[in-house]
Amino acid sequence: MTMPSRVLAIMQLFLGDQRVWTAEAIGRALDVSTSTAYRYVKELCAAGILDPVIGAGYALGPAIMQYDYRLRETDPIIQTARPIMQNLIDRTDQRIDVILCRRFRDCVLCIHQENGRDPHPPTSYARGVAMPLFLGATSKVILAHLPAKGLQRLYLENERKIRERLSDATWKSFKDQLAIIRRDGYCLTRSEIAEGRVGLAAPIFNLDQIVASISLVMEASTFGELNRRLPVIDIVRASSTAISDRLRDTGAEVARS
Amino acid sequence: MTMPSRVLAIMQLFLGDQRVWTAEAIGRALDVSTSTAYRYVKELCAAGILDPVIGAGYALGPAIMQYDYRLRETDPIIQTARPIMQNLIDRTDQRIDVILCRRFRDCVLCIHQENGRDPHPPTSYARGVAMPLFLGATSKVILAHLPAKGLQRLYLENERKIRERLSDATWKSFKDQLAIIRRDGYCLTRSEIAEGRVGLAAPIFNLDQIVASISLVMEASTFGELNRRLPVIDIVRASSTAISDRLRDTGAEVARS
DNA sequence: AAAAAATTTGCACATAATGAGAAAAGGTAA
DNA sequence: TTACCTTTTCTCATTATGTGCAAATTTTTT
Repeated sequence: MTMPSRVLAIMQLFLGDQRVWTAEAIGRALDVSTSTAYRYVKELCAAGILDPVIGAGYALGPAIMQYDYRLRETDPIIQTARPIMQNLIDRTDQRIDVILCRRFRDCVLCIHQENGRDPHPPTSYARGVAMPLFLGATSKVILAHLPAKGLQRLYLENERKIRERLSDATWKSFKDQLAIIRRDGYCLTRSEIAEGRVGLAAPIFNLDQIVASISLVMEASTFGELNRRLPVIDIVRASSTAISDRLRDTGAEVARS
Repeated sequence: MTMPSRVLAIMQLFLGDQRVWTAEAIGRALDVSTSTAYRYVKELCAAGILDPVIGAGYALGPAIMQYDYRLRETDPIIQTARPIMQNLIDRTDQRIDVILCRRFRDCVLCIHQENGRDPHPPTSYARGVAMPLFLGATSKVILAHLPAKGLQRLYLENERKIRERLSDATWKSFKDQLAIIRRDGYCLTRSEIAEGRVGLAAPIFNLDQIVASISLVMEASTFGELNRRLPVIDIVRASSTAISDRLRDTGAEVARS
């Protein structure tokens, strides 16, 4: 570990739960001298990635917000999905949240959210928050369309955590569940991420690969009422298909990872 | 220019207006061999800062969103200001936007926004967007409290751009204006950033240094109406003071830069 | 004003990044 | 399938570059 990674390793320190780091602590963490740590910190500050904090130390800096803005405004998936997500709320209920997620490492990362205007409890998902890959409609709908290769291994690695929430989970039953999701083109879950909340998710494709999912998140009671009034499932499926179609039609350059 | 800066230089490429870069183009831009460019790109992808794009090349990656989330959730100024900004909308009008900005290099960067729920034209400001340092209430209220040292030089460097919007601007008149803002503790501008829009800003301090400003942004007609109904200026000033006070009382570790 | 802490700089040295080209992987078309 | 692209990784010898140390400087605290 050397080379570019030094800068990146420093940045990663700030994803842990310590907000402010002294140059000395950074040096210790990377096992380099304090003067070297200062050299790096200086460059990171000049780039706006880090920001000196008054008492002592450094925190994440303002350039991060600029990068995030760029990402937000140029990502073809977000751009394509945004109006459709807004529309989804307007056509259903102002007490729901719609989230757009993608896979990232062994997690599902929320990359955009649209919130209904009426008061309702906040979602656990928010832009930039990673969630486990095996719990919740959002995750399962993505898993269901991932290449089967390596899935079981991943499942078994995470089985302990999954059992905490779904006591009767086995690989067999999980696999069957995924097949059903694949067939139906949506996934509905209750109380898997947060107690009393319902998730309803559908997949988004690019070039036949799954690249994201959109999900409605709402209270169980809201869902019951909504489902009686409207064909919610069809609406969500239609929205996700509309996004996939538009990505294809515009020939969007979508990240793969 | 070498060292850490390579990684940072690559990242900066993505702040320009090209969203997707090939490894080869990156190599050319930094004047290094293609293989070196690939080495860096690989590390950046592993860190999630960059993301391979299907056709050809690399774009900003998902980790950016995680960093931004961290920043949003841990920045003491944002955390302190957020509820007060929401409250400000609720107590005034749902057709206004409230923005929180700080200085960043020779610009003013929006670091948080709260938008009224009722429909109204969008603000030019959004989280992560940098605005010129000499136009608009937001900027002027920050300028007015910056150490005088070097201000005139900065002003003269930017005079051309300022004149485009404010035809009668001179350093003398500008300086006088800043003195008035300092005395009054707020700044009100009309049509300086966007035609027909009013900005009303007040300063936020930490340890007697200006660290940010909050501003109301709204249509001129909304302001007229609002100002008749309520002491808006006093309300904004009180809000900004409340934020400064709370920062002091909690001993928040605020970035200085 | 003195003392302590934080940050920057100069220098000699060896580590660690570099370029060039070969090899491998991935994708496309015949 | 095969061949032929392009993209990406790897190997290796070379030396440019980042490194630690100690001293210097600046900033903060007492």
